[in-house]
Amino acid sequence: MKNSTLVNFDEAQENLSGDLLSSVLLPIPVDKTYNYIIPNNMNISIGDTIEVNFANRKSLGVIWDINKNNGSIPQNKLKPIAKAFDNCPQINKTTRDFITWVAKYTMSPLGQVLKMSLSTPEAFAEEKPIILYKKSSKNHDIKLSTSRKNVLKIIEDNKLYTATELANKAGCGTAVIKAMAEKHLLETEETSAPAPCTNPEHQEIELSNDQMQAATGLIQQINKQEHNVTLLDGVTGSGKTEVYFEAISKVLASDKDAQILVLLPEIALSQQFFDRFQTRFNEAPAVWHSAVSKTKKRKIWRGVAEGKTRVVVGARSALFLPFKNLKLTIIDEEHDPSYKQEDGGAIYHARDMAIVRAKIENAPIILVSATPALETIVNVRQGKYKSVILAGRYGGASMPDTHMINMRETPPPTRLSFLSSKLRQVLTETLEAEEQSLLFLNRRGYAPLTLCRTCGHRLECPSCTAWLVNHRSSNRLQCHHCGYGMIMPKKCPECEAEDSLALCGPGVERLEEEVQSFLPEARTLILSSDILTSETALNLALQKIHDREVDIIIGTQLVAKGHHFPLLTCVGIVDADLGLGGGDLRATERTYQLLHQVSGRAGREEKQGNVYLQSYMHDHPVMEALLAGDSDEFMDIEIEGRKQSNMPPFGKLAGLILSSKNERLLNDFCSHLARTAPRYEQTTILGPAPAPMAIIRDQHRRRFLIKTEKSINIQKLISKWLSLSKCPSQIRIKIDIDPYNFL
DNA sequence: AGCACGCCGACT
DNA sequence: GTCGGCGTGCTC
Repeated sequence: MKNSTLVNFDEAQENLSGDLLSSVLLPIPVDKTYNYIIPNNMNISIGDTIEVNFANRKSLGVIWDINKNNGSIPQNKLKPIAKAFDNCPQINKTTRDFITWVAKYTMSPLGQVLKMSLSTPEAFAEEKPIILYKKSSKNHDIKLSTSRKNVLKIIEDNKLYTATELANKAGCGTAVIKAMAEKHLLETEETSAPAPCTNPEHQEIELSNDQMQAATGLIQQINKQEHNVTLLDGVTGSGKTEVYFEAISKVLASDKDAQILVLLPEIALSQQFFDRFQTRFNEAPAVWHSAVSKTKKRKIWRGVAEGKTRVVVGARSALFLPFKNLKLTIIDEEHDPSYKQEDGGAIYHARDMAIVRAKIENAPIILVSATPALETIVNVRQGKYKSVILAGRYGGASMPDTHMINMRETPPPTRLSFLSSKLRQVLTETLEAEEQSLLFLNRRGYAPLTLCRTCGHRLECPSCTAWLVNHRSSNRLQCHHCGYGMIMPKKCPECEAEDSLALCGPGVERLEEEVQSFLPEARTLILSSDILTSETALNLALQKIHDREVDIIIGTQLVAKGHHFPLLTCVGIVDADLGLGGGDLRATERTYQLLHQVSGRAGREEKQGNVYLQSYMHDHPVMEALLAGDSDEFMDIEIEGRKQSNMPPFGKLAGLILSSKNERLLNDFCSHLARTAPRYEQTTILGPAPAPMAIIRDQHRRRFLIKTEKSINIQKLISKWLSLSKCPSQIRIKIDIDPYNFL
């Protein structure tokens, strides 16, 4: 049954004493494999997922290699493989190669990366026992428990049985048992995923000429039947999704075994997207993200490994699924910074790793964005990526007009207001015209800073280097980094002065208050992650907006991500300069992308949209680019700047973050590292500097920045450097290749 | 990752 | 005198 990478060497025949050894990789943060004896009667191939006893407990593992026992490990330490799974899908060669590559590149232990692929151990569990469901009083099914008393009375027994066991007992097929279970409100567990019958021809949506042309461009690339990278570049509202649906459709239709992966930023995994997919293909895609239930993950994982699941739409972790035959990858919103993050211990950029995976699979990949990342633009200009441009907006909508409100000339009416009279005026006019407005401010809560007017004390988090954010709705001060919170105090905790605490600066809650002060009749709604804590709450809010029950939306960056607001005609960006400070390498680029995305919310249907930027830096290149609706010149400047300073993508960059509760030890070790830092001409090592958040959860943090020429193997350089000294166990070192946040 | 082993503070 | 805190180290 197994497609055999099996040990076919002659030794296998002679080796009846069981001293063929398998190198087993375990999903633990360790950079080596462990050797296990292959029992004589066990048919094992490289890539098989097996169970072993490891440190007195069971663990999943993957056969990474098979060799002859050369006696290097004492015989008394060796244990046999405990179990091979029947019909268990393999971690195939390309997935294994990918895991190895990612581990090497990110400098993470191999087992740690494997863990991301084996993220759902449930996939290997035995067939689940049948669980009884009982009608509750509210007339819907509730799960009672798997406890014995709730189990099948049909067989007059008190034991939990799998469908197979029951079938054997009753002398019938499992189908009969499952049907009985169904009838008696019992749940059965499918052993493998059903093959989804995604239909590429289900409902071909009529595309505009522009869309058709773009789709043709993508399909040309796919037809080359080899690895290539294509950027689908189109403004917000141009219908990019429908265009890449064409590409998906094409691949599904031309290859019945092809699998497709669509990556979205976690936040964009909305019902809206699945509805569109459903409409187009008459079938929901397999959805993969952190909140998906274990049962569903199990089905998807197995379906993906067996090649039965054809389309997966997921967050970054979906990239590590064991695809059997990945023929096309799509990265939507490829510029989104949330693709670069830490999960399962490894720090990686999902877009970049997806490109690597596509290369290993020898398959095409499509990057989609209205505001492509600088790196992507450089790759297009250098001819490494092809680009397909989708020009106009869909359905006759035009781009919004963008206006600058120079805050130096027209400051807000009072010191406690944050909206200029111009912005107040357009909000009023929009309300009178019965149209919707959006105020964008990327700051949660009521006020980002609370300070004492008497002694000047600032209320900071006790465990982090961060201000406590005032939340008016809950009358609390909250740390947005560690979750620490306290009731808003009456007097200053430092000097005990009464009524002396001043709230400084605006958050979305404070903006709402200001809007209500001059437009009391306006119906406002805050779109912010700490108010809309669940998917349901978010959908409810979006529905209200859609149903015209809201006049003015006040939102954080939650609003920038792909939601349709068809009635919106006016967007006010309250603090366009926020994010430009700090000197972060990507700060300007990211500000441009974010503001452009937010602007794109305006005027999506027939109505002309208007965007107002409140800024104290009206002549900043970012503002000029936004005003002109053209990023080329701004990107030219940014790219030139990166080139001059040898920053990515023209040079390489890595971050080293050291953290410890013991500050003195940390400082000493950092000084030591600085002294032993390699001194090459093509390499600059900066640091140690306090990391962006110098203290998080009582952990002190320091950071080094390593900058090299492109030709240097930066991973090798770092491991050589670190191998020179033993890191005290109280200090943790994290390596961040291609860091996004620093300074 | 988990889990056992090992060395210093408050207790039946 | 012990119970138990979690820092350290190992798992084929």
